[in-house]
Amino acid sequence: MTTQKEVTIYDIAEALDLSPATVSRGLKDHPAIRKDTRKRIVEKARELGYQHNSFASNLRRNKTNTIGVIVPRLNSYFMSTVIAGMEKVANAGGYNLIISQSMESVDKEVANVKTLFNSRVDGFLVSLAYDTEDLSHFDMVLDKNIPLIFFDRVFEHPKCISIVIDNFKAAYEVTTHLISQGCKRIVHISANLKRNVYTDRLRGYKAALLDHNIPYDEKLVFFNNLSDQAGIEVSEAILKMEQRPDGIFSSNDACAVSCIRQLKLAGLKVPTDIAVAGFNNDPLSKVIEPNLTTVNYPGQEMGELAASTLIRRLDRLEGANLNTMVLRHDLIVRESSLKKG
Amino acid sequence: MTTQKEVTIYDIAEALDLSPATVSRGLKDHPAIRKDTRKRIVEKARELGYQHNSFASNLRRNKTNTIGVIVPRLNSYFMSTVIAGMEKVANAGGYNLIISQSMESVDKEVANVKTLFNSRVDGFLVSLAYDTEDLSHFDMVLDKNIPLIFFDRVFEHPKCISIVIDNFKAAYEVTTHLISQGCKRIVHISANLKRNVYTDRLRGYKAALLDHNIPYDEKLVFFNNLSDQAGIEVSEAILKMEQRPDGIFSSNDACAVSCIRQLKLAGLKVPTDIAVAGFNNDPLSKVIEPNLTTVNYPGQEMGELAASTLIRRLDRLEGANLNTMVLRHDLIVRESSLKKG
DNA sequence: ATAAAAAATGCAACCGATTGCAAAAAATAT
DNA sequence: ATATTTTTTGCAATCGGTTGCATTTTTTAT
Repeated sequence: MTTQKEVTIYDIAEALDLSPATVSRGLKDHPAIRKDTRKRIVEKARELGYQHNSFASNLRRNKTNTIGVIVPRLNSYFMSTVIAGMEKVANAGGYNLIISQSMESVDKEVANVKTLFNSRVDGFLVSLAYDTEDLSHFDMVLDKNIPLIFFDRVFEHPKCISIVIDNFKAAYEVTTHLISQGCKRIVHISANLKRNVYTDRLRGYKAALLDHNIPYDEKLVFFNNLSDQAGIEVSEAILKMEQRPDGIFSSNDACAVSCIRQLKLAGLKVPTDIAVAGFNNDPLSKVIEPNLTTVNYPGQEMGELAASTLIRRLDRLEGANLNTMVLRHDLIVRESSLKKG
Repeated sequence: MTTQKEVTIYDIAEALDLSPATVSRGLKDHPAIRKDTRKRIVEKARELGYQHNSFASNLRRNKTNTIGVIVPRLNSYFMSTVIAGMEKVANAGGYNLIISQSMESVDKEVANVKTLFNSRVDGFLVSLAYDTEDLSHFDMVLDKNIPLIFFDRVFEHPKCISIVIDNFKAAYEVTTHLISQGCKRIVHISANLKRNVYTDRLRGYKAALLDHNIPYDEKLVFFNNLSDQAGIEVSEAILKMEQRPDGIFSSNDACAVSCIRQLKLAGLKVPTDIAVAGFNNDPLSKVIEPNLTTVNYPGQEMGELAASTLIRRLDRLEGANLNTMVLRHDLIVRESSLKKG
């Protein structure tokens, strides 16, 4: 059973006694082709089982119709909804996605950029790894003017578009909410400040404290990788504090959930003894008891927006001067932070 | 700022006064090239900033070095670990992954197959959608002898390899465990029986009952999509039963978790009144109270195995007669099912 | 030194779609 | 009927790496 030969435009041309050029044009609504000729071409193509060969096309046009995606990890609810959104838009626009994970490491991120660059993707959609310091590994991409869009974990760059939510405002809202519930000593669990999402949330936290005349105490701010384990460690630290905090604002849900579990094990009551809020609206937040107050933001839409913005640029329609796009978010209040009513 | 022209093997050939053929061979350890010639070629390539052009190569070799992946959804912990495993192996072997989601719908799955087929992926890794009835949409793939490997949700086909765990045995173990804890009326939550994972688990459930002289009662078996909502509905049905079940074995964790929550709301004690077990070892299982008894199976390894098996076939090394590969699983017993000590 | 065998390199024809420009065909004007 | 314009179609080069086969160079044998 050998692989039968492919049907090419030459076969169609021969069958119809036309030139390959005409067939090529006929196959994609070129204006200089008679309607009935086009119809004959399309029909014959179908009849012969013609399948467009994108390598040949790519080679000639120097375009792959492929988008390279780099994310820290796929295995969060948020990220998978982002990808779902990208996929939807990309498919509709005739693009394929090549997705790779940096596993939160710059080194892997650098390798991924190289791989995708060598695969000649037409554009990049990137959410940065935990410890990426600068954008030098994207130089080869930017030097060739390949469009690069950051989402969620972004990095300011004159040539790149950023798609984010207002992390400052969201964090401000969360903190204000905790304060409104009577919290006076609020722990904030943050992560690498190289990442906008964490600096902005920290800023929002500080601003809210300031606006409510609560002194900022740096001993209440923890920096870690927001993992389950980190949550356990923070909880232990909290339990050892002389003056016990009465609120926790974690930069993600996984860590918040881990804190709740650990604090409950130690006999504390959430939210009575200590109120807790997270970030991301992960499905976990609805399973933990008490259900977790958190910030929801639209992964699917962020993915769709990132992909459609990139595709518009690729198709030369627009986008040269665009800089930042900000999506809406919502504070979702659940029992974990409700000390009153 | 125009895109500067690419460096090609012709440029290298000219610079070294060699033929493009020699350069092409030198660039990829062809045995018929002198080591020092190869070294000169590689050095000059680096010096000129040469970048391999895979279209040209693809076109000539009729190979894309790309693997098409179709999964029901990305947004489960299991699936993202599978993908992570595939990505690791694929990258190491010089392949790219194009990932698409069927969103549990045949129609989308059919569309995805077409898209990937047209992108000329070298092989397929597929986990079937919820309602896929048959494999006819893969005919074009199989007719061209493009390798197709199913994982997790598989379908028997003479030309395809399947990678699975022993769902029958795992379900048998879960059920036996529940029985050993004193359960006599065990509900089983199943899903579309077109999917092997669900039929096999149902069979395992039945076999365990039989082996322990517990009559099979079809009123205790529910069929749904294993969603949160489904869990709520099952719980309500359970609460209405005259003779209340004392155990639940759900085919996934999400649904099991949802059941626990709902049953607790209704005042039942888990596991005292009713023991619960799930399947998949999702992170949720460690958050729900009581922690959920479940079956762990290695997503990462399943992904790695699927990818490496496919790549071995693509590289013509082997695999023509392979049919099924079975991975190990573990029963993880947690509090949700421990009625005794 | 010469012949034979082995190793290294080059030639040139691919792979299949695209596209600028020329040529042919059809439509319109003179 | 001829010239001019407008539509259609075709020619042929191009994209850049690959590979079977021929040729040249080097090594080994005689």
